[in-house]
Amino acid sequence: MAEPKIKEKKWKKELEEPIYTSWKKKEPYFFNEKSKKTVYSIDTPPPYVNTPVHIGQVTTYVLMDMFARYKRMTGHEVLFPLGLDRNGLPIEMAAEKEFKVRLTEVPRKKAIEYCHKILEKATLASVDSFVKCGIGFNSWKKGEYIGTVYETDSAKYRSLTQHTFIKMWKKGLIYEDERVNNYCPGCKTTIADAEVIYTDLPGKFHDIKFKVKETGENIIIGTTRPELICTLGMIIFNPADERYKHLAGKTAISPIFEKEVPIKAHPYADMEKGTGIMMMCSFGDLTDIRFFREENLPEIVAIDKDGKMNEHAGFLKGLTVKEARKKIVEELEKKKLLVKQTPCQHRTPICERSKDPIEFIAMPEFYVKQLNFKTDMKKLAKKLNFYDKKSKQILLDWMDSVKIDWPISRRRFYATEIPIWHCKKCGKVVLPPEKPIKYYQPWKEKCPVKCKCGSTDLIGETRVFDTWFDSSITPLNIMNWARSKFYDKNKPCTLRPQGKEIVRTWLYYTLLKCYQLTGDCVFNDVWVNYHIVDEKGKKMSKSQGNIIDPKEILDKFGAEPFRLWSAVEGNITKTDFRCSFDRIEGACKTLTKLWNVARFISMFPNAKKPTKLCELDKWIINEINDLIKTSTEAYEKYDVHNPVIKIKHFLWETFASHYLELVKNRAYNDDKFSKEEEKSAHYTLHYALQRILELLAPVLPMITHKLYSDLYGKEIHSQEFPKAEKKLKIEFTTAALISLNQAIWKVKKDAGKSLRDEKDSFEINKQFKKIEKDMMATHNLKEIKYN
RNA sequence: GGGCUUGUGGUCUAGUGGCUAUGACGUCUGCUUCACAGGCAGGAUAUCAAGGGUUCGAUUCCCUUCAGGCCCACCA
Repeated sequence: MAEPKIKEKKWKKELEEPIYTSWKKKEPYFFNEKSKKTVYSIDTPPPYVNTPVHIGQVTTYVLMDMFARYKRMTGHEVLFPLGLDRNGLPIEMAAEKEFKVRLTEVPRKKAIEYCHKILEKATLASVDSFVKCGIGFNSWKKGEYIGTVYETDSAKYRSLTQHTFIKMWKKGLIYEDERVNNYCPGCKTTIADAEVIYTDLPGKFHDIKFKVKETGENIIIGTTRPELICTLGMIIFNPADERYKHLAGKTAISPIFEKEVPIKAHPYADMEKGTGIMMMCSFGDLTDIRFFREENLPEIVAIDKDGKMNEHAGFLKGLTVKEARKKIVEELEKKKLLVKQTPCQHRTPICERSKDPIEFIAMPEFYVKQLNFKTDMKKLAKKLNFYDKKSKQILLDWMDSVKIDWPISRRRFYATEIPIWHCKKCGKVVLPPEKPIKYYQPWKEKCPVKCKCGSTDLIGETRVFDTWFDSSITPLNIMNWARSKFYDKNKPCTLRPQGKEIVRTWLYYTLLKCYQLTGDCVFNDVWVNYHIVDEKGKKMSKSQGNIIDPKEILDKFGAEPFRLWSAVEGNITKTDFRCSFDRIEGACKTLTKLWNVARFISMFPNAKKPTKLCELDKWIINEINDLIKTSTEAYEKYDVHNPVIKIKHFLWETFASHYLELVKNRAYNDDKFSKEEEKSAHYTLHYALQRILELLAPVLPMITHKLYSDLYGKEIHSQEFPKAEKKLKIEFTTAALISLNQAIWKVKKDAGKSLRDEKDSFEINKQFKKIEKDMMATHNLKEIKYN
């Protein structure tokens, strides 16, 4: 009997290491800019480096790798770079925690040094997980070429961000304005709406006495923000509210501050809430801002940018918002102006990053115009192909809810500097030249040009950009926009893969900014993924402590079972899926099955195609071609789930259980079959195996690489993805064959016999006449009768 | 408050206006030295969330309710 060429009985995770280390070293997927092939580009999300990637993120990169590998096999030059996001607040916060400093209280140079120290340690952990997962990024090294690793805080990346700012400024898309905006006292910076989240915080509802000047009567007004009484602008009640109708046009006097303000009927007041009559102050929230603008009331800003009350707050001056609230409540109590306090849950806007309650403070900031781009943006959204289609709605909904322009300046340190200087003499803004594309640090550098007024007495800008202003140009960066002709030749970027939670930030801002810069849609396809949740279906989060580290899975099972699991488990563009160690372990079984099928086939020579194929062999070839067809259609739609399920099912239920069982005797051939028949078996076995491996190569790059190179001496990842061939004519159907085998097995089983035991005769349908010899040998039948 | 979405054997899932509702894990019985015990064969387990409607026929379409998830807005 022939010896199998493959010796080991199963695929082991130890076999992965030499494969991924050689990929890391040799970079076989390096992007060839000179290639004649069509470029397929993937704008991979640069992971944030200060925390190691968790299993959910890794899963999405693994899926992206499958798309990239499929596209490579279908003749594309695939741009699949690794980026690392290293800008912004999380790094600063990590530095503050680690070194126990407030970066706002140390010199800027020092603050940046602290951040660099954090970054030194940060980068490697995540990259290592990517390598071990067999992800075929173009490169693992930083460099000048297209496809090399990029970092968002490098001079190269930052200079491009600054270049986009200069261009947009010149197009009149950016302006500076002092207006009330979300301000985070913790981060000490203005933030965009997209960075605001809401949470329920315990608060108190205070019922406070106000006096009506004309009548001398008291009115009771409820508020959660008594410290803002000093900014009172107006008292309002609902026009339909009979209780207060007589007050319209009268004047209210605020407690303590004794300020006189008009009382008006206004639909904004809700009769059901509180006492039905409310005070309008500047600014408790964004609706207050709108109200003051609409009513043309003078805004009084009582909270300063350090989160403390200012001179407008009188005796509260210098206190923080919290302290001021406490103090004024005490004061109101003393003066018997506080009727009662009721505890309540107050839904409070907080900063997404520092979790501090947002205040509304007017500061001069830079804005990118977005309100007048709404129509254009909706058109872009329509042009994009979304996978899954429903994801488009997330983007459209967000576009609808955009109400103010995009504030892009931040008062922080570890981010891209806004490349401008201010002229001391004429007060105008001075920009550096558009070209060359260069990285500027105005807070410590001299301006390279003079002001138009001739002055060289310029002050460098100290503010920096919102990180989304950086990350919204990743597709331009990876495609070398503005630096070479590559972008124009190969635009747009083919695919943007990303999580659904950043549709309103990363996707939206990228589309907006790239449209403003290039006048076009920057992507063809958008693939939006849901999340990996823990075993109980709960979202993974640091605070819950249920984060699964990919290392744990890689150490336990290796990458291939994990990769197979991530394809088999579900369609992540439609639903979350649960991370279960049992299921990942279950995927190992399929690898063993594949391995052993290959091991079995490796006993036989890879024969040339015979002139005449046996009927049974024609059948399995047809089955495989069906599989090729359906797999290709699905892979084209970024669907790896359905094809892998089908391939797995085919491998197990059709190929191994039925075809291999039936062909076995002919392949061994101890003289019952002709040489020609034997060759047909050998040829078909290898044909089938090669196609199965090729179909699985995008999903399982390492096991398929190993088997393919060991058996056929070729690199599977540079093979062409199989194309479906014309169907061969056969006389029986798959379903009939499977039920026939099952029937024979059942008869033997019911008779208490082994499946290999001899059986005298069996009556079968005549469609199977042509596979008679295979049937008799497999089932050990002495005779077949046909009906 | 507005919108979206989900509910299928013990668990997790596929799917469809019409044959006996898919598969996996688990479970039970038997087999198995010749690719694979991480294997093979065969069982059992589901009022397809509840109620109503459209229909000859609904798990699928519509409405209501219940339970979960997500997003947005917002509460003086």
